[in-house]
Amino acid sequence: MPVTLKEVAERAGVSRSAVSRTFTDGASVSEKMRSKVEKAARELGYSPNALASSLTTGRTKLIGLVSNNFHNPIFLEVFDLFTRGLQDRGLRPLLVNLSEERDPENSVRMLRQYSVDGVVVASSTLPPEFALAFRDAGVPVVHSFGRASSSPKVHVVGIDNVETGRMAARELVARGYDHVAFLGGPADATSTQDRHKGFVEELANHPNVRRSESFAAAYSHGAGRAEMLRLLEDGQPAQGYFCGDDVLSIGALSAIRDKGLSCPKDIGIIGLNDMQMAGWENIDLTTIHQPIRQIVTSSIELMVAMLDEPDRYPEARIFPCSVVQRGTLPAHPA
Amino acid sequence: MPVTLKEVAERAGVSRSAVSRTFTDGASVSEKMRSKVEKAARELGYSPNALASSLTTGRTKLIGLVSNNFHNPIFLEVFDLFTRGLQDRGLRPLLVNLSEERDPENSVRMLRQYSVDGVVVASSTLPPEFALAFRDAGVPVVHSFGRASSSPKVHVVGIDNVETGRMAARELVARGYDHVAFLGGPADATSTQDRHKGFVEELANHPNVRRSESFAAAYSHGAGRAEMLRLLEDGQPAQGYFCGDDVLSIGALSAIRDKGLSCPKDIGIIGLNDMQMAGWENIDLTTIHQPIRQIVTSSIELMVAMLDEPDRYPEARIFPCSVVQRGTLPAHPA
DNA sequence: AATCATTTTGCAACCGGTTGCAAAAACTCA
DNA sequence: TGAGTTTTTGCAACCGGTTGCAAAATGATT
Repeated sequence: MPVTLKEVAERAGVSRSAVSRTFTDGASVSEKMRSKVEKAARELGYSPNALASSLTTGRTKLIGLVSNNFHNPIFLEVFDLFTRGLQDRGLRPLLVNLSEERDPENSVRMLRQYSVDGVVVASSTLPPEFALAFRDAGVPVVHSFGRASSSPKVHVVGIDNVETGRMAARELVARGYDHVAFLGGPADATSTQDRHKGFVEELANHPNVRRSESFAAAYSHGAGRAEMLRLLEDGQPAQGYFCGDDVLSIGALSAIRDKGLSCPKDIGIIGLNDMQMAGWENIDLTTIHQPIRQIVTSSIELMVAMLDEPDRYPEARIFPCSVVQRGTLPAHPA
Repeated sequence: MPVTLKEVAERAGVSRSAVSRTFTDGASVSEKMRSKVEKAARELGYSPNALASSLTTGRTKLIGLVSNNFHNPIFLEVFDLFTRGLQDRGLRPLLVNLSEERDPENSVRMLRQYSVDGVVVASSTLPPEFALAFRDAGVPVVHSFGRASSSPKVHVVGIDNVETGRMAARELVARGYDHVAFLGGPADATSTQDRHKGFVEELANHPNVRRSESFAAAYSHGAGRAEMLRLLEDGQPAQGYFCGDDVLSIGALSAIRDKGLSCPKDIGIIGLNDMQMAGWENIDLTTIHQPIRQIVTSSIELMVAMLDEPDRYPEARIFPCSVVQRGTLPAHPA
């Protein structure tokens, strides 16, 4: 049904190549020819078929956007930034939801069938094998929010999760607590493991501070609440908690208040992400800010660069985080 | 770089058609042939190029997923459901972010360039022109969360927003309030207009109940909070508010509490959507449940049906809503 | 074993574009 | 004006598949 190049050529009385050239920039067409073709195209309502041209050019301008975080509000912001950023560069995000997928094979096959020019894996919980599988399939890949590494196997853009663990620990210790805890996300996510590692490392400098840890089933409100309830009912809760992320923190907060305790008076909490909601006045969560916008922008830039230079040497781009002081930890002692 | 059909054909010592047929179901291939081809394909790691075949078949299995709601957490759930549902049917969502787009033309052109088989417009705030523009371009379209109508011009799946306005009004009146208000979303969104209309209609049955209304700049926490603050500072707030949606409600709630007032004691609130967060214990919002899951499922079914029957007569699928009693309105008087 | 019906296979054209190459057209400059 | 250079144009092959059609192979029937 849609108008084809051939019809435009006939109408304009020129060759098909001429039409093709007017629509590919950088091609040599005279002004006369161009206006003749454009006129015919306009009259017919022609627009070139991107998929057909991809056959010969080898470029689809499709980018696979792969994630499994469809329950954490922060990812809505991530999707917003990615889709806008990609669109602005003439790229089209093909969204892949890996929520309950354990095996990269299917998604790799599917994205290859659609000849995507590249893949962005946007997740802090997908195992690194996914990004690797794309790389091995010869598809340029960037792992956003992936694990920081000093010898990355694929391009990674994100934060140093170990460092955030240390930061959180320092922040809690500075409050004078003598029992602090890590309430992590899923234990098998690299982000959880790294944050925990940093937390433990930093506390090694404070042998007189007691430490405990536990892990929620998911980065979700329900999981955070459930885990905190369990901790409170078991008795002996810590004085300050570093929660896996903000959603988890908010769940934990709700558990604390439900048990008649006060935050930060009885128990202090520090989260991670600094999602919009953390700043809402009725939540007011002290948290570690993760520079989402910068991470996404940088990921896109990296992806664009890779399109021209597929064998680019892998790099890790790590962005600093910072503590945002709000109401769920006592005032910082100057 | 990827393996092509031709290479498989050569390796298997058969014609290209034979290979093509083994990978298109419904085609006639002998068992012997099939296994020979499959063996060669496996050895070479071949998988067919979906885009190339789309050229002749006229089907890409790409579905444009168009939205402008990238700030309302409920849409994360919507995206989750859509992507999973489409994937399960072998369709691929091409995401389009229309956040600050006023003109359908660009997106129509872009999606036609990619020969999408259909378009789902998922938004309650995009003007109907967008869906119409796709229809006029000859692309099957479903408008999810669009305006209910008794004579729909395109397929619409959603709720009857006028009815939700009535429901909310009834709910407030039942609390015995003698001054109730509508705190809507953006005044130019059809959803806002319809909810307002129903609200007014229902109150016409209660001439002794005073009514007022105002509109927030967006369906967002900040806008809801700002508008409620303004109302409180102007004095003369109503006793019960129907807020445009849950995020707006939560913003309003935070304003109320900041001003030292109590909800529901001083002011009652009813929202709309029943997003996950509304049920969080520290929010506990009384709201009208919108059956998101059913709407998305039905939208996908409709889209799939349209792929086989593009000229299907347009229909409106309307799902009922129901009030979820929680803590931001006084107990319902039986 | 010969005839006919049915299934399987390959040929070649096509889907909607792009592009290397050589011919044609348009400039330069003497 | 004509030779030489540069730009513009069209031809035809190709990208990776699909498909109508007829020939080849297989199977059924007598």
